Amino acid sequence: MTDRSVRKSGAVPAPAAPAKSHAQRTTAILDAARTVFSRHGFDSATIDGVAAEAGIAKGTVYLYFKSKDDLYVAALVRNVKDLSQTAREQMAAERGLREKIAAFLRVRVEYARKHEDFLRIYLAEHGNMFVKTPACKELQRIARENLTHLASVVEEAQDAGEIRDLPPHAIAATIGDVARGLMERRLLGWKEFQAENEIEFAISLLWNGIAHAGKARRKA
Amino acid sequence: MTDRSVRKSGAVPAPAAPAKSHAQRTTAILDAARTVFSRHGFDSATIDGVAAEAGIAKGTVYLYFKSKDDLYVAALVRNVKDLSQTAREQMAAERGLREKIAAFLRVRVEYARKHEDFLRIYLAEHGNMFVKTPACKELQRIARENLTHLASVVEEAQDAGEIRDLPPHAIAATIGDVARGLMERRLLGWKEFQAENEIEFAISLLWNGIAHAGKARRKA
Amino acid sequence: MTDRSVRKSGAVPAPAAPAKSHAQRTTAILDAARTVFSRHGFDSATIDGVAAEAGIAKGTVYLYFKSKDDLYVAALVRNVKDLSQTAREQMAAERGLREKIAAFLRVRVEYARKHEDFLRIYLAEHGNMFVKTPACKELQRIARENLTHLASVVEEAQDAGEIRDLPPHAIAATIGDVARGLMERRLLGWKEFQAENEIEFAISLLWNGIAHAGKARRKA
Amino acid sequence: MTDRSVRKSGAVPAPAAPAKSHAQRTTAILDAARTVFSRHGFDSATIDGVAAEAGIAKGTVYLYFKSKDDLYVAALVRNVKDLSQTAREQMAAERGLREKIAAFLRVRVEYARKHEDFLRIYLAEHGNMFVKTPACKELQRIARENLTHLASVVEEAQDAGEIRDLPPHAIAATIGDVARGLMERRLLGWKEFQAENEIEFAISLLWNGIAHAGKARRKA
DNA sequence: CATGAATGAGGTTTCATTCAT
DNA sequence: AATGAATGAAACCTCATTCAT
Repeated sequence: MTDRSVRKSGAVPAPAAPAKSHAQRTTAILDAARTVFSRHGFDSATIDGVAAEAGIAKGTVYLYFKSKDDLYVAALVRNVKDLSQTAREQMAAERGLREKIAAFLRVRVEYARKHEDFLRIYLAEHGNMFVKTPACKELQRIARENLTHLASVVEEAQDAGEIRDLPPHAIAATIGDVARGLMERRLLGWKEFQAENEIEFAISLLWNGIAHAGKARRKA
Repeated sequence: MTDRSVRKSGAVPAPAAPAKSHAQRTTAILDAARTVFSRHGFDSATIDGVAAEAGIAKGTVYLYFKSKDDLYVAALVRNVKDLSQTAREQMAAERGLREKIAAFLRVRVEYARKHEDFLRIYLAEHGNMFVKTPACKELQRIARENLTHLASVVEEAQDAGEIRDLPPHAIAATIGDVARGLMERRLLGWKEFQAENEIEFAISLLWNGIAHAGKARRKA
Repeated sequence: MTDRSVRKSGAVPAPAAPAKSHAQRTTAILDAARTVFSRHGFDSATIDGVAAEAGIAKGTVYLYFKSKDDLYVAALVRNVKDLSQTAREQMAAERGLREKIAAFLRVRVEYARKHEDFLRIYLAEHGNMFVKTPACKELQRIARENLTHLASVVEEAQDAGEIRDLPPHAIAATIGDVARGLMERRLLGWKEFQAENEIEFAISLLWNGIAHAGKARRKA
Repeated sequence: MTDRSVRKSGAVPAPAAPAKSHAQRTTAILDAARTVFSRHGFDSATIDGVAAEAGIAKGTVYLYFKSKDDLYVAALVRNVKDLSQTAREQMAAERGLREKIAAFLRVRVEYARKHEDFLRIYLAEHGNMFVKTPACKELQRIARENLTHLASVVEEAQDAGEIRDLPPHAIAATIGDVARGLMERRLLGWKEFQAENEIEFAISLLWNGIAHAGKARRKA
């Protein structure tokens, strides 16, 4: 009718994608995000890249996630929670601190194998904690909570006289360090720095490190 | 820096900063880079920011460094080499593996205290190893070399019968993990996860972990 | 509107709004459009916003209006025509130019009170006439026609010797200016610039301005 | 040296423009902005368009103005202040309210002729006051201040017995309305609604409207 | 008829890098 | 050698419009 012709806007939309459920789309985008972020890192990754990886249009991503940050955090948190949950369950299923620690390590190393992409962004985010406002306070909270939980497990064992009298939180932190090291070496493929059986090696070293002198080698 | 209000008239004679040698300038820029990169991370840091921090003009930075990447790597490598060198010297000065490991840890924790900015970018870069073409193969090379050196030290001790028969490279890697953990906790200020005397705690745990059953507590 | 939480299962039977006729829907959308456009202006207003305000889906808007422009113009024209029509009727009902002008002003000020949202977009569009291809030639046509009609009324009075010999079109335009000013001040709430009885004030000023010297204060 | 190859960033910059002083550049950009904004309106105008009009690169605009908003306001305020200033001076130079009002009108109509582009965005911004958070509180402040000043001039004349006892602020507002109307008609080229001598017409109408019955036609 | 998920053009803004002075 | 104005590629995000259901 009238024109208001200056408007340069839209047009040419919507060949329409093969419909998927909301949940499926969300998952597909998160998977794509994990892949792309793990390939380039947060800053260098592009939403276009994620969209392409997911086989959808750029705008569609924004129907599911408010912002690039939001997407990043979601991609990260999904697996972090899963990992934490699994680890706690496996630990709870074991009797004795040694076995619980072994479970802690085992779950993480397993996860590192099965979710390499996740691991990459997880480790990157961990390192970035020190140089920028964390993309994700949530993540730090979870990490800390995991260590706290591990510390409480250690403390119980200590009360039961299973191990030497060392500060449980520091022990937990060290176990965390070692676990991370195992995951990293897997990712890097630094074969010479991986023991034949990495978990056995780590648990043995840790256990001897914290056990009572006499009991230390019972199982070693 | 120079007066922005004197816009109109061209070329104020220039207050002329006390002339500096090429090396001094280079150092000043590297220091500024370290500060700025550690504050924002690589991507978010700007060359403008580095120049401002160094008190020079943006263009000048490019007279000393080819690109932003170049500058980043240079800022990183300088301290990494310094740290590695110091650690080796301190270890060489000690007799006995236990003391050498203690030296390894001590130097790193010391460095963490004295060069917090460096530590931040170092840890960040470490994490970014997993998500992008390494900013710096050089860095990885050095890290690997350090572990290899530590492994050789461990191996000698093993040959001398000082410790149990565990894979020396894996031991070295674990010591590295623990050292990094100590540095990180310092930076984060997670007090509850830091032992009273963190180095004593770590060396004790590690040593018991790797020593012979009988000898383990000789010095503990 | 509908429940967003029931995402998984397809097609909830639909609560079905009380069916509306095409005309009713159209009106509802136009009302919503007026509200939304008046809140944000044309460019910043969104079709989503209009749909939400109307309580319907975005796509539905396009069943009733070809485009955003189309909708905007329709929302505007509806009230403009109404206002013009009312004004002419009220003027026709009066005897004497002074009373006809008073009616012209009165209708507009009334309308400003009753249809604030419309007034906002009307005034905005008026201003935008000068900076873009008119959203609506139609609108300009109507505005011009209104002035032309007013001018003819003035001319008749002039022929009848009611007022001085001044160019009737210019008089009409000036009356239009004053009317717009009254409406604007109402909207802005600039109390100090509004006379106690704004219409009396304006008609008095205008009438003295155009009346014969002798007759001017007859009714003032 | 190293690569960090993912970085897609810069390159290909700076053919360098024929150097200009800061002030010259600023003026050139403001002129370009005025032209472009007056052609498309704020929202539809693009920074690219402004840059092209100014014959510079897009990024350069941002060296001189913080944002699109900033640029718009600057382009507007520059002339608004100029206009206000000129008007006050011309009014101050006249004796008698009638002449002062004539000066007020004259300066505006002159400005409308000489700065058509400015006038377009000014009128547009005026209209947009009603539909969005004003791009420029500053502008409203100035507009109001101008009216207040005019009102004080009117009041003085009133105290001196020059005119009838009508609310001075309302008179000032009405004079403003009429002035704006004159400017608008000039821009639109609605010849039939412009009196032969528009200013004489307007001042005559206004003066008769506000003057004492007897004195009104002294000069008419 | 109604819906709303999907699309992708397009705009603003940032910043590494260059080069004339 | 030093400067810093200028450049323009590139990224995030929005939203009018379409169309399969």
